[in-house]
Amino acid sequence: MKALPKKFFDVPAVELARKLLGQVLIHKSSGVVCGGRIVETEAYTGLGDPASHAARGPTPRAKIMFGPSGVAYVYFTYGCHHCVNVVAGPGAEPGAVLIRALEPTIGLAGMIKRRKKNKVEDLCSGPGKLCQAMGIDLSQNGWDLRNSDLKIVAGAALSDAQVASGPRIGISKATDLPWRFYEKGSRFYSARSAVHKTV
DNA sequence: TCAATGATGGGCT
DNA sequence: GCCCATCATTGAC
Repeated sequence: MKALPKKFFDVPAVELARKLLGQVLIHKSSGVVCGGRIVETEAYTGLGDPASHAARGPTPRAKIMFGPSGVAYVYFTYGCHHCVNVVAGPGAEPGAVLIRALEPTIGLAGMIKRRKKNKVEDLCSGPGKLCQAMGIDLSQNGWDLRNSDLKIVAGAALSDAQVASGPRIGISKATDLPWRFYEKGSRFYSARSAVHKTV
């Protein structure tokens, strides 16, 4: 399993969102490893994107999006869910990519235990679900995704023919931007409604 | 099968 | 005090 080069992450969020499809997210906690192929992402940029946490400038929470690319940005929402993002570049340009869904490939038993669900399709098919399945919470915020226990390694890159895009989900601003990217034909998408809208 | 709804807590104005 | 980049459960068809 090969680590990705720094320059892989040091690109604008929209470009990184597409490139992350097919790469593998891995988390090791207390000796147990789990992870999966990234099959769905969303791009969030900076000041020009009202749906982005960075839209109002580098607040205490969002300032990590203004820092170096290739680190994790984890936040807590709706009172009970965590979401993982990958900070994008280039340089200090604000931006991040939300990881919306994984195809579980490593450590399924541990994820089933944490999620209390038996179906593989229910383990990581949503940003909150995959964090719960992989044991990701605020303590992973700011970790280096190239060299820590939470990392992204090289998988098989997808060809353009395998990638589709559409509007982002679950937001109320800038819903017209086609900044959601996903693998065509995957069984592991997040929202049901999303599948209907974008086919 | 699908729409409606409650749980629940931190960040920001 | 209000807003949320969510999920599981409920109850109607």
